Amino acid sequence: MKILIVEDEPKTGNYLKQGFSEAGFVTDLVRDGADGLHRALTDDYDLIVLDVMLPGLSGWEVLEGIRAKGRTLPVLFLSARDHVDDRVRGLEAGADDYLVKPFAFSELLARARSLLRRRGVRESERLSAADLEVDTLKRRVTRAGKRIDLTAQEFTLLELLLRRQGEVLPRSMIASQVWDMNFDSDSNVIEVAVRRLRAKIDDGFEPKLVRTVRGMGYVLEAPDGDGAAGTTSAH
Amino acid sequence: MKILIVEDEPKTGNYLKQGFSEAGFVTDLVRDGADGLHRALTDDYDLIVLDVMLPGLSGWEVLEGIRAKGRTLPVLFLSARDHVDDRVRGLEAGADDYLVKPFAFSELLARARSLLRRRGVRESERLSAADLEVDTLKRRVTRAGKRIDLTAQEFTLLELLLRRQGEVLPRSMIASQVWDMNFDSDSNVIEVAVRRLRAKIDDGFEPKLVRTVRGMGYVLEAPDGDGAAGTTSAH
DNA sequence: CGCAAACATTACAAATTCGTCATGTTTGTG
DNA sequence: CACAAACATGACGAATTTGTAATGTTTGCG
Repeated sequence: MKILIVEDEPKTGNYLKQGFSEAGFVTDLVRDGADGLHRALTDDYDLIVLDVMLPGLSGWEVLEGIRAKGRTLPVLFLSARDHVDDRVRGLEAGADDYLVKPFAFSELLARARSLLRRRGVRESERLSAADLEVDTLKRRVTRAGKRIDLTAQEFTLLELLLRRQGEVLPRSMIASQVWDMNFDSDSNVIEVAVRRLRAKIDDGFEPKLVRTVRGMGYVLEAPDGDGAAGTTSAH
Repeated sequence: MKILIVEDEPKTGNYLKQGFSEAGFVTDLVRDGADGLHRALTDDYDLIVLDVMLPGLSGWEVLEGIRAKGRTLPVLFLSARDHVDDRVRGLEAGADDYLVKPFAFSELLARARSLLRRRGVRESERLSAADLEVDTLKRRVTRAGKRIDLTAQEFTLLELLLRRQGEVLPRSMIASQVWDMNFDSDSNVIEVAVRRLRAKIDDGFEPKLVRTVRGMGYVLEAPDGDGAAGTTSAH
């Protein structure tokens, strides 16, 4: 998740860089157009945040250079001016979005995320409980550092339990989320599915994470005692 | 994707309601605490946006009422005051986030989305090209209104093509995205996968969406001519 | 046109997935 | 403690999925 920021004003540049860094992105900051164009063509970025007013090459020229090479990566234009002409010119030149200064950083972040999402560049999200770790984007699961392969169904169930960790999930709820059906009680699909999940993520490990609450449903929880459990972090 | 807004000041309330509506959420707006608590317990919301200062029951009391019933749905507090005490009290009472007025709506929207995401309540996203429609959350595909079932592999491939529609995707890129491997050229897995996808989404339909670009790769595109193609919209 | 490379298509089979069923174990209540 | 409900477990098998390979078709170039 890498972003190139092209902004000559140091104050603004650092503000943007810090903001994106805090939001979990890797950023590079360059101060002039020529440099920006070069980096855009050389390195592999997921998004470029490009100021219009730049020394040397203007933002438009940088954009043209990028598009001329057939690169389709999303470009978000920043402009101090509020002329409709600028906006139109920017979008016609191939920018994907356009933001007028001044703006709230959260606004920029939201638009950046929107552009990334549109291209399917999802931020990977990490769910965990005790020593179980799940990367929801890569669909990769590890327990105690050991890689575990789950089927689609098992993954769906685990993700559900993990997102609601500490909550007891009734069968009816699990059924509707994992099977998209309305609880067919005279079947033990859920028990079997839970069994299969346990076989992979709990059998042979301690502590056991999937707990049965008789008459209620199932919970995933890391036992109390030791500190940090179940944090979620963008990455 | 349903949000309950509890806000007594009509101006602010309508502003919030409109903002969330435009962002694709279904909203209910109520003007006092008692009403808010009742709706929160009766209806099935994904999120509650709750003002602290309310006639009748205060925001805290509403929150306590919700938690007392064991409901865990995310609550986002809004407060005109900037006292640290308020923030702490809100979070201790079980609020999931806290925002001080005045704020940019985009900031609120970002936080709301973050809370929803944390609970796995994803917004369904709709990708389309011509009369092909894909709901990425429900993994549901239709062409000309007819439901189509895809396998995991087929869906991954289609989603990739759709997110980059109009772009020619080289085999190496498809391989890395769909198989997580580095292009094993002496295999025709990709051709076969494309064949299988075409069989389901193109065979028997017009126009053909998946086009081969000899020596380059594959593109998904709706032919020119008729207007709106390939829009993406949150839902 | 003829030929080779690139791609399409079909068939086959190994592997996986997942629901059902049959049977074993646990748990709480009277 | 006995008994029934709730849950766990293991085995079976139908259906699906997906890579490989064998064969057919298209395309562009000389």
